[in-house]
Amino acid sequence: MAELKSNSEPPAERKLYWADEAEEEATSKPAPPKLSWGEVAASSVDALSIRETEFNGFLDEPEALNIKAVTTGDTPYTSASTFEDLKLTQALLKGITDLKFQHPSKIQAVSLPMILTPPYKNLVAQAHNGSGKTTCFVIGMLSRVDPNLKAPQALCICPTRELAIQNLEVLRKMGKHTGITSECAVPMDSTKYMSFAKRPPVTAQIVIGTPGTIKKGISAKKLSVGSVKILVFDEADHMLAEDGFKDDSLRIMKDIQRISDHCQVLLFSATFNEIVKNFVSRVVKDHNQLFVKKEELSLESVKQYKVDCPDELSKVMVIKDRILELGENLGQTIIFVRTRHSAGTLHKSLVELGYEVTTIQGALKQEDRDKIVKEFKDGLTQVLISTDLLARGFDQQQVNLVINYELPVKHENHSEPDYEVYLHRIGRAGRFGRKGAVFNLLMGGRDEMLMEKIERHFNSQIAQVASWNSAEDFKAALKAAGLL
DNA sequence: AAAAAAC
Repeated sequence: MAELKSNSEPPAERKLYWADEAEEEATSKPAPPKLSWGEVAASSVDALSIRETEFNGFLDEPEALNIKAVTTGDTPYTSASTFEDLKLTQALLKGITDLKFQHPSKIQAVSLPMILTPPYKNLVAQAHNGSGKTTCFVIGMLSRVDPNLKAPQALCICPTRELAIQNLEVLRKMGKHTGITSECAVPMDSTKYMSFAKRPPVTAQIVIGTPGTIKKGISAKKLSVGSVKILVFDEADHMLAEDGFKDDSLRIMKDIQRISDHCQVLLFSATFNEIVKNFVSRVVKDHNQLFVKKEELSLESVKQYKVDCPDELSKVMVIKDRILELGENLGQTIIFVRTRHSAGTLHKSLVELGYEVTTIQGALKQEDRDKIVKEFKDGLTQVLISTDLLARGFDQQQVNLVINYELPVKHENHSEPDYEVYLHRIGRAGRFGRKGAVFNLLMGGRDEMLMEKIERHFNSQIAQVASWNSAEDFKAALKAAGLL
């Protein structure tokens, strides 16, 4: 199992956005009413006992609007307006206050009662990027574990090792006072490699990892899942997608369900396309659900732009002269590329032009990946080139700028955009309601067509930067995004 | 070579 270094404290300027709202509310108006949405819907229970209701609790939070809740069964749930409402242990509450979380975000207020109330129903939860989904399942896992039982009781599966490590760091900080043990199950770096057969059995109460390593642990009988009562899939749509980790995920789910009589399954993601949604309802029985319309998924606080570039060189020049030149003091930047190869060539071009950039992609050695992520998270590097390795879940609050050097496309058909990946990429900026900007660099008619499809899909206008080589145009764009 | 995970 991988070792984990504890992260440095978040910088002082960090401010959680719902906390801001809470302060404002305290001075300007009374606390929001507790919504009992399960009950609201009770009047319209149909034959199947499916309840459906629109949620508009904290109207000030743009990200919070229009999460649609559908519950099955007759358990009423009451949205939590404070963390105290959730009857968490004192130790866990302390961890939450330590992290300066004052007020649950929308998705937390709504999902946590569903997760924590018997009979612990399965949950499929969609919420906007950067709205605090990790906290939902972290609190869920920490609350449901029996501290006296020294065996794995909660499992969380993530699509990349970077995300697993990041989630474990959040869990350890939040669970600092609980005494609950946790471990990361991800591929180890070459220097420390040890086969599962030689390793001692996992005793940690919470295990967070990637599908391959978790699967190996189970089949090598070093990770016993008999006591697992909560199973979380982060980025769940990808974990259950045909071209994602569907087979591994189903395998793990079945292994657990075979020997653990009731295991609560939680699926979290910002995106669930119709195909995955249909599949999910077949494999996760009798679940409550929270959904957002795709048209309402783009973050208001992140301004999106498109830039027509005549050729490859001009794309590099836009990054160098127009964006990085201006953006240097605006926080950190992630540049997304489609392939490992273009990551390499772009890296080379920018370095030759005298820019300090680092690059991450899956072909690098584990230890190099760890180093590059650490340097970026510590703020030692400003600009990071990445494949879609970091498209999902990567949480670095100082990222204000995302550049799509190449647009994400479907593997089977390069004329079709990958809408989900697009949304996840741009969600790396604007964490917790912060301001941010995205520049989509387009080259040629195919890119323009892809961009149009993306605009139509999310029903969002993407502003055009008039000229790729006008410093004024870019300055105006950043100003309009609130970054200058 | 799409990227990711993993042997």
